[in-house]
Amino acid sequence: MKNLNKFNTIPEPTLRRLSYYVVYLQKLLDAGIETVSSTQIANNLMFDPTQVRKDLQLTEISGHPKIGFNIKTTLESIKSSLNWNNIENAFLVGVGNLGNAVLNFSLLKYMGVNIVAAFDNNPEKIGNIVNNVEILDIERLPELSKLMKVNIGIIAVPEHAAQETADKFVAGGIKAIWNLLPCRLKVPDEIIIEEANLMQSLAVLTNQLAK
Amino acid sequence: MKNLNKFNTIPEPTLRRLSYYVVYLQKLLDAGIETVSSTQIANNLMFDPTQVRKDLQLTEISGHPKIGFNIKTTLESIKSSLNWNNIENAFLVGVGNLGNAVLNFSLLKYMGVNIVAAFDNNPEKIGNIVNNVEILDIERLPELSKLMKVNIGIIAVPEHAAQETADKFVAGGIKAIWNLLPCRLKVPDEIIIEEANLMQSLAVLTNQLAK
DNA sequence: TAGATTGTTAATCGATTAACAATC
DNA sequence: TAGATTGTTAATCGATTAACAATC
Repeated sequence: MKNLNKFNTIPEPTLRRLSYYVVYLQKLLDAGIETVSSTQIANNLMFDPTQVRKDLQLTEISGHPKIGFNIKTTLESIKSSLNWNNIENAFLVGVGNLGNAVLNFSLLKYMGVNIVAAFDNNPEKIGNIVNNVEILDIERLPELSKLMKVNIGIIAVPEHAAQETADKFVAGGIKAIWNLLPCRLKVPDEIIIEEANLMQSLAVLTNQLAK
Repeated sequence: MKNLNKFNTIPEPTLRRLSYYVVYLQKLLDAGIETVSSTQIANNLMFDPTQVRKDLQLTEISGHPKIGFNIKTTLESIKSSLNWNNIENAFLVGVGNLGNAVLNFSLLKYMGVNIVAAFDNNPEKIGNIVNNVEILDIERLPELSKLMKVNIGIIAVPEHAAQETADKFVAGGIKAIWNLLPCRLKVPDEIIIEEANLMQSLAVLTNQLAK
């Protein structure tokens, strides 16, 4: 009777792998395939088969001995664990190269993330539309936070403005911040912070290169 | 007599934190400050002080009881562990939004990563110069790999071309690949792969939002 | 049935945290 | 000296891997 709860905590490394499973399973499903074994998934994505089974169990799906996992239900189960079946609205601040990359990131929709507005302080950018998202004056962020139900704030501004942007998001009632810059943000405990920055990742690479 | 070796393995989570320490310590150094305690570092970056000391010890620096760590030597020690004191040449393939974001990522130089050429297959982009880096025809990658000593290959192409780009890098003798796309690459064991993609990170965020 | 595959439990490995000794 | 800080060791926590039982 342990962990039968839907809101079961899934370890971060598992969540990251699950996102790859989704991409792969969707490909198989589109090809009309109905079942897949943990070994097939593991071989294709270069993970360990036991690990794949452990990961899938955490999403509360079960397979069938000798047959494998039903792709359709497994996909549903993973997407539900990742919360990709619910649509979450997002604001993006900073429409430079990074911001544009996010606005054009085609998997966003598939992950249930819907950018409802982008903000910038550059008058030349304001009013433009990128991938169906209108770029608004950053001044309007507080006002619009009140009007729209937005849970995710994406920070893609120049680094010196990151904390300030986070503060605006918090004041606007956002629940989670996706910080794409190589700095740490100070926010209240209840705010979810997820960091995705190039520096961290590249540091791992440069270190390995020294060996 | 354990781990006195310079090429001591540093855990990945530590490497990621070390990159933040570098940014913070550099800021203090620029402000003319000479020493800092593990607690100060921890408070500023929201890490645990014990963890900071453990991390610093892995870079083989020591502090002084009651005084703290000398900022200059600590910085040198961390940068040396991250291999940021050596310049590593890199090729970047794919000059879309993501590629442009990397080309304009100002910390790159500070991390010792020197992009010597960027490649694209779009004739309109070829010949352009972005942040002092010339964009070359992707056809020239094999030839130039032979001529230049390049250890890092950065993949920022559309996803369907990622594996193909990786193959070209491997054929060209690259040692490490920095893959910015949400897909897994098949490469020989000796090639270092570091993944930095938006999907993985966002998956962690969307999952937490469901709680 | 035999064999392939899942599912479970235990062992291992690795990172974080806690407690406290050493140092200046 | 007393007290602040580092440094070390042990305990804890968490994730991965291995072994093998259960199942169809």
